Amino acid sequence: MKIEKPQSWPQTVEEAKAIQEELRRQVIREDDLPTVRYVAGVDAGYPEQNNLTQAAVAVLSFPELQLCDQAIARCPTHFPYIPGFLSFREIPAVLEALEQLTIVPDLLLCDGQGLAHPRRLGIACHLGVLTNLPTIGVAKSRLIGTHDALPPERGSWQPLRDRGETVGAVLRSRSHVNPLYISIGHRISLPTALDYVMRCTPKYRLPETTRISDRLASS
DNA sequence: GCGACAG
DNA sequence: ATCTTGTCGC
Repeated sequence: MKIEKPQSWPQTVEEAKAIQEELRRQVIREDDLPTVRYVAGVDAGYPEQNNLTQAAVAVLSFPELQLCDQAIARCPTHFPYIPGFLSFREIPAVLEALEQLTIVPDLLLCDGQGLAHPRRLGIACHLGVLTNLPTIGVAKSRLIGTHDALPPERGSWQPLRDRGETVGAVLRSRSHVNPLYISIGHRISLPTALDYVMRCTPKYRLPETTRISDRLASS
């Protein structure tokens, strides 16, 4: 798929913060997605040293969840890992990988937060705005927000709140296992996002899309 | 000032 | 994220 990549990337946290404040205004928080036939998972890994970022994308049919397309790309790492700025470290390589896809996904599940971010522009929102694809943030741990106790059964969830607003949800994707932190990325609502995450997670804690892209990214 | 902090 | 074997519990 064709992608319009940014001309340059920020060199400082100050520049990155300014970009986040600008792009956050372009995030669409309501459902605006087509019939989902293909769901993709994206993830990044750091092979060898730390100077290389390897991104992987796995496209699965929906709702069958069969692997239909995949891509891997490598880029020199241009940004350190700083909580709140993860996207600037991973997105360059992710865009390269997405560009190689033959099948354009209808929905993208990202490894990390979406709206549940200090400035409301986690990697899922950032990637959604840059590609204009509907996206969901699926994180394995919390960045911000608070929530009430969560029942141990699969499917239970609680709102994740920050500064007086619901920024996502904590979802039990599997009984008696640590929950997932779900937040919208772009062009989708939280209820719809939770539904898709559950339908992409039939057996394990993580969505099949994430499991496959994880495996590809760290190889 | 102190603690928290996606991957 | 990454370095890494066996072990506990559903």
